[in-house]
Amino acid sequence: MEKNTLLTISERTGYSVSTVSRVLSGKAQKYRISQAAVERITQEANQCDYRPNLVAQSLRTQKSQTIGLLVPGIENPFFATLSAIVIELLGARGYHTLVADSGESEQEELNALQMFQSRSVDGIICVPVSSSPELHEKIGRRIPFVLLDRYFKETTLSYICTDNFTGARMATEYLLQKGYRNILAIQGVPASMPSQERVRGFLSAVNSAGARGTVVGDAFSVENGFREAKKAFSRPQHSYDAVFAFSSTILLGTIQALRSLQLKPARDLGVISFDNNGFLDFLDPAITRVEQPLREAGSKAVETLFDIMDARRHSLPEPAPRQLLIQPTLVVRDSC
Amino acid sequence: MEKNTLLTISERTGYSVSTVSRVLSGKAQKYRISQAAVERITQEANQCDYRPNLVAQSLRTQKSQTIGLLVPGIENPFFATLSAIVIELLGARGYHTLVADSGESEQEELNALQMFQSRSVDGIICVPVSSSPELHEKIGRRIPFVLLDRYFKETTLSYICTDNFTGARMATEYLLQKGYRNILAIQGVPASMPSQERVRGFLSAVNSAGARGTVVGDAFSVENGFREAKKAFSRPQHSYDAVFAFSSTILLGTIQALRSLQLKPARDLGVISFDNNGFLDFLDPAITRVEQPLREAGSKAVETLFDIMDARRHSLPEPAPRQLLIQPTLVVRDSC
DNA sequence: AGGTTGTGCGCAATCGTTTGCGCTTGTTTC
DNA sequence: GAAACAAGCGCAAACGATTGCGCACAACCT
Repeated sequence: MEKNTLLTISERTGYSVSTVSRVLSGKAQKYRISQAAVERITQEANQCDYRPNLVAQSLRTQKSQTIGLLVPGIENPFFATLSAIVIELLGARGYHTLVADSGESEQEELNALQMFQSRSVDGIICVPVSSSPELHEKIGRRIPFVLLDRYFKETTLSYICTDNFTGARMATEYLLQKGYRNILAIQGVPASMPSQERVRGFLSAVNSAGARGTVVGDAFSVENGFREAKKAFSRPQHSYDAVFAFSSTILLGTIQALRSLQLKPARDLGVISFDNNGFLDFLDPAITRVEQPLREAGSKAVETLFDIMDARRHSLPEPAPRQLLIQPTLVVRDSC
Repeated sequence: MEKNTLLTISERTGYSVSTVSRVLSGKAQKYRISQAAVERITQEANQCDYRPNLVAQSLRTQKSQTIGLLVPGIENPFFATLSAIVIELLGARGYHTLVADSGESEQEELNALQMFQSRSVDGIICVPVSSSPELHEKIGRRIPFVLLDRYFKETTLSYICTDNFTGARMATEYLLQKGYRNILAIQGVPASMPSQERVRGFLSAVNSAGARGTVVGDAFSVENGFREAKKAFSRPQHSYDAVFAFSSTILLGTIQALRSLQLKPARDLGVISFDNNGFLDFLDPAITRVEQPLREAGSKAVETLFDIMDARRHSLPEPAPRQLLIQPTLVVRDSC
């Protein structure tokens, strides 16, 4: 009920608010506060269980011990996992995470980033959905900013992403090497960099092998996977001999569709996926896929962000933007 | 570079900070601000793209448009999914989410809850780890508070949880009915209400059927599932004919262990799981399980929280605590 | 003319911290 | 005995918003 602020402690101890503040924020040394004062004040603070008001602290210091995390769809297991990893890593460094969801909308992304600003977050980790980095770079000038999972072609911002081109190429080449010649790729959000790069990698491999490749789909969702697979494999005269699902959600939808058509991976056609859900090993057959090292990406992103934050804190020269394409790995199982 | 605050707008328009504030927070009517003033001020605000400083706003109003979400382990897919759902639902209501992770530690839980307080969150959704509700109730008096997934036996707080007792009973009875007589249950964190209730339900069913039931394990993790299953089924003289995994993480570990021992669900023993990961349908065999309606729980929790918030906002009498045990459903597949 | 009512706006306190600067004392130095 | 310095602490101005109260003026009524 009764409030505990610097003021009340100040009144109860007879010391000024300034002194109380300095003692309780551990600056007693620096300001040469007497031992007596330190003791009296800490005692009182302990007794009344004083906790600084973080809002007031943020207002005054323009810091908040909080990082803003912006993803385009937290309901997607991929981003849920990625978020979980980032939240965990930030927590380990004593930072809290404010999570926002842009829902693949540029407008929402704008809102969220502005919200982050006006809350004085100390840094931002963002899976961008916009087509141009201007806004991000502008904000990045004031607030340490790292792009994750998606990036911009030309930008001064740091980013940590999977090398989706190479990954898709690897997957496709593996299919080709296994003898599949007419591959259906089901992609995610076409405007997103990962999908585009995967399409590029896919087509590049298919073309240089003189095979046939088709790209369909428009979302990183189970439904999209189901719909597109169903549509493609329902047509009697289709001639696909393999499917490349661009995410594990798409894969699940695809498998559902195949089942409903009595088709089985490996037996009736080749199936390969892009993504890193451990449970792919538990499917029957286990799914061959290109795995993204999600934890590594999250961890590098957090690390990069803190490097920038540290540099700014000590007004050192900004480290050169770290622009990383993490190599995914082909995990061979039994689906093709 | 140039700041935009009420003060700067005030200077540029010639109106006082008060007037600018009232116009920009939509209270022009209420305070009878002239049309001229409203126009001049909104124009200036638009032009300089003014955004209120949410930190200052929070400090003044004690509101933050933010809900604190506390879970005991965001890296666990169950909580990752639950968090994602809650974050999404809160977002839809215009609220942001501050996520904290207690890591199953009471101390961390305490910290997080205090942090929430001192940040003036407008409400808290919490998966508790403490054994007693005192702290939670105390905070609940100041801040709308809802428990999710775990609850306390005697509490005045609202909670939304799965009926774990009934769920476990259902699962076990199904196994018994299928003829299994010696069941190994691998549980999660033993101190947690869900695990305890599931153990109760399990033993209750086993005992009243005169069958044998054993409980082992101590974490909601893949590793725990692997370790316990491996240990149990490695012993040549073991006589278990079925496994009940208390979560899908535990299940995955169990399956790994079984595989390593050349054992297969359904063929060699019965397997049943507690949890709601859609991908259980994609395993071979598909896993029979008790499903918790996660989205429903999240949604009810959010709804309940907002009911409390609304009541307090209008200083209506607090609604009676809503204490809900959601019924899980048995989803029969092919693993037993 | 004097009183009432209404309109449009500003003053200043408040939320709880942080921090630059400077004011007292007391001690040392030459 | 004056100057110089250190030790220990407080004043007051920020940070940027909100809001109760009241002031000034015009319009209206009797």
